[in-house]
Amino acid sequence: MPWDLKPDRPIYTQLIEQIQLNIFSGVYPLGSKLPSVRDLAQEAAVNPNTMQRALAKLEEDGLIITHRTSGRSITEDANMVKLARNRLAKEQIAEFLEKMKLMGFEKQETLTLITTMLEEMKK
Amino acid sequence: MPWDLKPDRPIYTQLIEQIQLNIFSGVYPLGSKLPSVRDLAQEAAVNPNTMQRALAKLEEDGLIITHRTSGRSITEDANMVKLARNRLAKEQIAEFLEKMKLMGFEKQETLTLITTMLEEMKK
DNA sequence: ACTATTGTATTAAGCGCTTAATACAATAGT
DNA sequence: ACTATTGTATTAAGCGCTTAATACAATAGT
Repeated sequence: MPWDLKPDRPIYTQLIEQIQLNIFSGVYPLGSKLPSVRDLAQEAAVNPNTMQRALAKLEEDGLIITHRTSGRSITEDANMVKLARNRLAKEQIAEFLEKMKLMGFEKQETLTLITTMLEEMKK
Repeated sequence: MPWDLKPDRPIYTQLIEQIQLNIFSGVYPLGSKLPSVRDLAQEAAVNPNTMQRALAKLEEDGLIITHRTSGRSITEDANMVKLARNRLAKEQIAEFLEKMKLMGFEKQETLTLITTMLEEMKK
């Protein structure tokens, strides 16, 4: 798989995003075994610790499971994946609404704005 | 006016937000004169350069006008304020949609999610 | 039993961004 | 004309976060 890493954001967050996508989209099938941190790191041309950091976050989110000395695998729980995806989305949304609030936009106004904005983009 | 500065985010961004709010809400009336950078800085218990940085951004956004040696004032153009407010909102929205896309959420799905989320919060 | 392969903990270097110190430039106001 | 007051430019210190180096711990696999 192609690792697309840009220098404008932390590497580890980009790794998280890309692995997440691969899990959500089924590129990494449920229950499948992941390459070792070192192998993944080499593949992505990245320090093993950096890859480790990304994997740790994914484990925390319940997307992957660590088997101490025999590597990691994707969770087998399809529902877990669905929930995690949903939770991550809600976190982003909450953070976004918070920012808008700081700027003086209440929830309702924000929703209207985003709706009309998407409407405009369709044209 | 009370300056509420927390150590978890850059000071200058917080200054920007708070001054913006004051302009949007009319606490700083259109065309009114602002205290000098130094005075504002002292009021907010902040280094003058930090306040300067915030004011520079607000000027760039067209919200305030600098008169070189006689201080600054709020723009007199009510429409400018309205447009700026709108533009800032759109920037936030675009950034948010971009993040969601990186996480594998298309615009339509994002909109649905945010709508149902707000619906739930009403209860 | 041994060795190669797992993941992990600790620590330090690097880097970019924010903040602050300082000096400068221009002019309003007297 | 002078001086206090404006904004501004430059530069360096500080700080937090990311990344990397290194050593360690556990065990699967032979």
